[in-house]
Amino acid sequence: MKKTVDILNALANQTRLHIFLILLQESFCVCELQEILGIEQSRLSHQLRILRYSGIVNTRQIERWTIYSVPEDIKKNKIVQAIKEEVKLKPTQIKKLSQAKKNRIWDKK
Amino acid sequence: MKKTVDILNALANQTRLHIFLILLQESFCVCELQEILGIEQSRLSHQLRILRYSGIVNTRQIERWTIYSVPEDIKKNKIVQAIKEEVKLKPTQIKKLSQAKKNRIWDKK
DNA sequence: TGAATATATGATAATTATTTCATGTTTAAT
DNA sequence: ATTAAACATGAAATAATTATCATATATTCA
Repeated sequence: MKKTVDILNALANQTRLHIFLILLQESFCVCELQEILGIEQSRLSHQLRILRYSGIVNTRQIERWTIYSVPEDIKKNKIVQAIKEEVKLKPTQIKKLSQAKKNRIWDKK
Repeated sequence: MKKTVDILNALANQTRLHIFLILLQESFCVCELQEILGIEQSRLSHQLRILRYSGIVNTRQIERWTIYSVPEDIKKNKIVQAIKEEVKLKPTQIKKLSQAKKNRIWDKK
């Protein structure tokens, strides 16, 4: 139960749920997320830390970029899948994602 | 998304998740829940109010007892079903439920 | 080298949640 | 008519979360 409460807790916040739904689609670095979400860097960073500590996202480093992703086992989690089905990103958001992905430079390094 | 955050929020608390899992099995009045959970009446009542306001449980009155239940549409909700599958009540808890149900008097009224 | 970019974090302030305590209401039992 | 049972609620106290601000580090670029 504790583990479930932790997952629910991590996602029981509009900002974090939004971030998580984005990362469920695709991995992003912090500055891309900042661009997509339009929120302050420090605030984003704090929220990412909460997501990371809860174990539902992880990070890898590519030079100066920190890439946030959702691990495979979390993607397979039933609660996560149900949430994904229940709440979809808006088309305008999806567009922002592909835009950010297009402008991406860290994957060419 | 707001609605999903509300559901997640309601369940992102050990006490409330516990209450909810119990009510998913069976409807109970407050004094039965008190017996099952072993927590203080006022605390229980406050938490029940949060669950009720979030819309994932409802109540009906039978004389002096307030019966809390999970509405059918919530039971069918995918997130709720996933949570139910993911976290099961312990056998000792289940026993308490059937004990409480056995001692019940409000359904004979 | 000095400025800029990407990110993290500590501290404080602001906000929200949770528990506890006291008390109120309604109905039922003695 | 009291008393007890079942429940709710307001207020105060405490705890936890979230946002904001300032600053730090590491890397890259000019």
